[in-house]
Amino acid sequence: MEKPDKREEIVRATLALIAVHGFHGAPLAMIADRAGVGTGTIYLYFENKDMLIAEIYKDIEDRLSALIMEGYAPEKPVRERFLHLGTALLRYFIENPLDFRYLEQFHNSPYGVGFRRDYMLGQKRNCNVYRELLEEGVDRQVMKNLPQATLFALAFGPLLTVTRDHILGFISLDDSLIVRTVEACWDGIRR
Amino acid sequence: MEKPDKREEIVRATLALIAVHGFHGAPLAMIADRAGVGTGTIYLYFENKDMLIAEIYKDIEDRLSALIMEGYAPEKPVRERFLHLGTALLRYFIENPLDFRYLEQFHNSPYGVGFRRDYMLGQKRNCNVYRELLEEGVDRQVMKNLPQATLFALAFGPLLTVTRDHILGFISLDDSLIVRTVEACWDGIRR
Amino acid sequence: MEKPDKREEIVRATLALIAVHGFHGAPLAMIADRAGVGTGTIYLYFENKDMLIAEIYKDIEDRLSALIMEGYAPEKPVRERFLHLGTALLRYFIENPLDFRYLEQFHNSPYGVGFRRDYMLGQKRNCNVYRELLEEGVDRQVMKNLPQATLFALAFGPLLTVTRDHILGFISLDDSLIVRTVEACWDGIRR
Amino acid sequence: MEKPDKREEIVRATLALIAVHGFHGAPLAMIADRAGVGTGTIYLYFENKDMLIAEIYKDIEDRLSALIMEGYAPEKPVRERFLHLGTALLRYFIENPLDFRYLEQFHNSPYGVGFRRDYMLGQKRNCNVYRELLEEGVDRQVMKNLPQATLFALAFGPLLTVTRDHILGFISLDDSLIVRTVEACWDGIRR
DNA sequence: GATGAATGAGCGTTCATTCAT
DNA sequence: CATGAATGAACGCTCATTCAT
Repeated sequence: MEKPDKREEIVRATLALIAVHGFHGAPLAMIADRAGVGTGTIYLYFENKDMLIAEIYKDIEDRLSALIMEGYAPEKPVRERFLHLGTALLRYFIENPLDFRYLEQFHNSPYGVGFRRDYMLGQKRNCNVYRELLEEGVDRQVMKNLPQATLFALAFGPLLTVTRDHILGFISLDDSLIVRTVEACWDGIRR
Repeated sequence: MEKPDKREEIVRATLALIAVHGFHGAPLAMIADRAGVGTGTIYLYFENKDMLIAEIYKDIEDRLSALIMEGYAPEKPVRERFLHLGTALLRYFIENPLDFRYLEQFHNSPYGVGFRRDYMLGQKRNCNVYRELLEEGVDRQVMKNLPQATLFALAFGPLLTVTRDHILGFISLDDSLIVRTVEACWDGIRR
Repeated sequence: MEKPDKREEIVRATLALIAVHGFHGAPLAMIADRAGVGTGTIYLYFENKDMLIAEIYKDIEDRLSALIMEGYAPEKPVRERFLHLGTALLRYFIENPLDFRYLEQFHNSPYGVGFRRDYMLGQKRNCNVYRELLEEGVDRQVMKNLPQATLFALAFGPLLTVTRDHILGFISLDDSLIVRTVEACWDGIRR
Repeated sequence: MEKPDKREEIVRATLALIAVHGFHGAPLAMIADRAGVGTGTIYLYFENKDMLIAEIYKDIEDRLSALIMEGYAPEKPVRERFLHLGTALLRYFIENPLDFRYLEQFHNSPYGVGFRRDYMLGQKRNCNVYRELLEEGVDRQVMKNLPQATLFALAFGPLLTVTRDHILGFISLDDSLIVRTVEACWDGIRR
C-alpha cells in the first residue's frame, strides 16, 4: 500500500478547491474534509492558511519550471528557445488547468504582488531563464528595444489570456494552434 | 459648496478599497467609514454588496467605452483603428489606475466569469467594436487567420499586463512607450 | 372629500400588517409605506413603535367592549347574559379577524402580560362586566365554585381557540354553531 | 463529574430564554452566553436558529406525549380516559412551566401554524390519541355532536388558559383544583 | 502524530429612530 | 405638519485557529 501522505492529500485538496472556488470559497474545513484529514492536521504541516497557499504556489512554480527547462537548450537560437518556452508553458497549463487557475487566483490577491516584485528585481530563481532570454534577444538585436517588462508582457501576456479562454471552453487549443499562437507572440517581440 | 452626494462617496470609497484590497479585503464597515457614511446608508443606494460591486463595474465599463469610442473613425484603416483603441485603452488605465485594478479584481471573481462569457458570445454592447475590428482585420487579410479569442489575447493581453506593471511601478509608460507597445501588439496580430 | 386622517391610515396599516406578519414582520418602513405616509410621520402621532402597538390594542379593546355591551341587560338571568357576551364576542372576532389576530399577537408578547395582570386585579375598565357576571354566577350558585380565573378560562378559553380555527379555515362557524359552542361553554361553568 | 454536554446546555438556555422573552427576545449571543458556550458552538449542534427552535419543540412534544400516554388505558370509559389526559397535561405543564411557555411562543409564530394544520389533518403522530378519544366520544354519544375542532377547543382550551394563569401566579393549581378543572371541561363536552 | 469540538472576531444586513428640510 | 435620507446598534451566521484528548 502506498503511503497516502497526509501532507500530499492536503495540498491536492487545496489546489483543487482553490482553483475552482477561489481563496474565499475554500474554507479549511472543506479542504480538510476533501483531503480526508482533521482540520487540526493541516496545522501540523503548515503554519496557517496563508503559508499553505504560498507553499502550494511554490510547488506549482517548481513543477512548472522543471518542465519548462526540460529540453531547453541555451545554445540554440533565441527564437527557437522562445518557441520552446512558450509552447512548453502553454502545454503545461492545458494539461494542468488546476495549476493555471490556482496561479491566477494567487496572482490576483495580496499574496501575488510580492512575487511579481521578486521577478522584476530578478530575485526569483527560476524566472531568470525568461529574463536572460529576453535580455539576450535585445542585446543580439533580434528583439525590439523595449523594457524588460514590456517584452515580457508581449511574450507571455497573450499566452495567459489564451489559456484562460481554453479552460473556460471558448477556444480549443490543439497542437497546431498552440504553435501558431506562440509564433504570433514572437512576432510581437521580434524586431 | 458642492454637494458631496453620498452615493458618489460610497462609490469612490468602494472603488478605492476594492482596487487595493480586493472584494474580501473591503468590508462594508470599512467602505462606509471611508465614505464618511453609516453602514446602513449603503443600502439606501444599493440593494446589497453584490449589486454595489456590479454597478461600479458597469460605471467603469461605460466610462471606458465612452472614452475609447471618442474619435474612433470606422472608415479609417484597420491598423489605424487598432492603434487608436489600444492607446486609448492604455491611456485610460494609466490615468485611472483604480479603475484598472477594480476591473482586474472583478474579472477574477465569480462575478467576472459571466461577463467574459457575454463577450465571447458577442452579447456585450460596447465590446462589439473590438470583435468587429478583429473580424474585419481577418476578412481583409491584414490580420493572421486565428480564432477571435486568440487574436483578442494577442492584441489586448499584453496591454493589461503592461498596465499592471506600470501601476505597480515596474515600468513607466510615457507617451512614446505607449505607442511602441501598442504597435508591438499590432505586430503580433498582423499578417 | 373625506379627510383621510393620517393617524387613522397608520393605525389601519399597522393593524393589518401586524395581524398577518406579527410584530417583527412589520417594520415601520413597511407600515408607513402601506399607510401612504413618511416614516417620520408615525412619530408625530405615536411616541414610538411600542406605543403605537399599545394604542391600537386599546382601540380594539374599546371597539370590542362597546359592541359587547350593546344590548347587554344586567337585569336578565346570568345564563342569558353569558350567552349574550359569548356570542357577541365570537361574532365580533369572526367579523374582524384582523382584530382577533392582532389581540393574539399582542397577548403573546412582552406587552400582553401586563394587561392580563390588570384584568386579574380588576383594574381594567371594561373587563369588569366579565368579572361581575362570573362573581354573580358563583354567588347565586348557578356556576361552579371555582376561582375567578378558572371560570374565565372555562368560559372564554374555548371561544378563542375556536375563533382561531375558524380564521385558519379549519372549521366554519355559522350562526347555529356559534350558539351551540357558547352553550357548551356554559355547560362547562354552570353548576 | 457529570459531563455537562454542551448540546444539552444550549437546549436548556434556549428553552429558558425563549420561554421568557420570546423568539425575538433571545438572540443567539444571549443563548450562547447563558449556555456557557461560544456562539459558533451552537452551529455544531443545530443547522441554524430555526432548526434549534424546531428541534426543541419536538423534544418537548415527545416528552409530553410520552408522559401523557403513561397509564393511558384504551379500554377504560371515555370519561375516565379524558380525565386522565386532561390532568396529565395540566400536571406536566405545571411541573414544566418553561415547556408550556415555549409551546405557546412556538404556536404563536410562523413555525406553529404548520403544526396546527398537521393536527387538524390528523397527520401528527401523537395527537391522534386526542382525536380518537373525541371521535369515540361522539360515536358513543357521550359527547356533544360538535365538530372535532370545537370539541378540542372546549376540552383543552381552558386547560391552556388556566395553565398560563397558574404560571403567571394568578391562581394556584393544587391537585384538587386540577381535577375539578378537568371535570369542568368534561362538562363542557359531554352530552 | 492526529483529531475535531470549541471558539469568537468579523462579516453582510436590517430597522427603530432622528432631524434637516 | 410632513418627510425620508441617514444612522449604527444589533442580529444570524462563518470560519481560521486552538487545544484537550
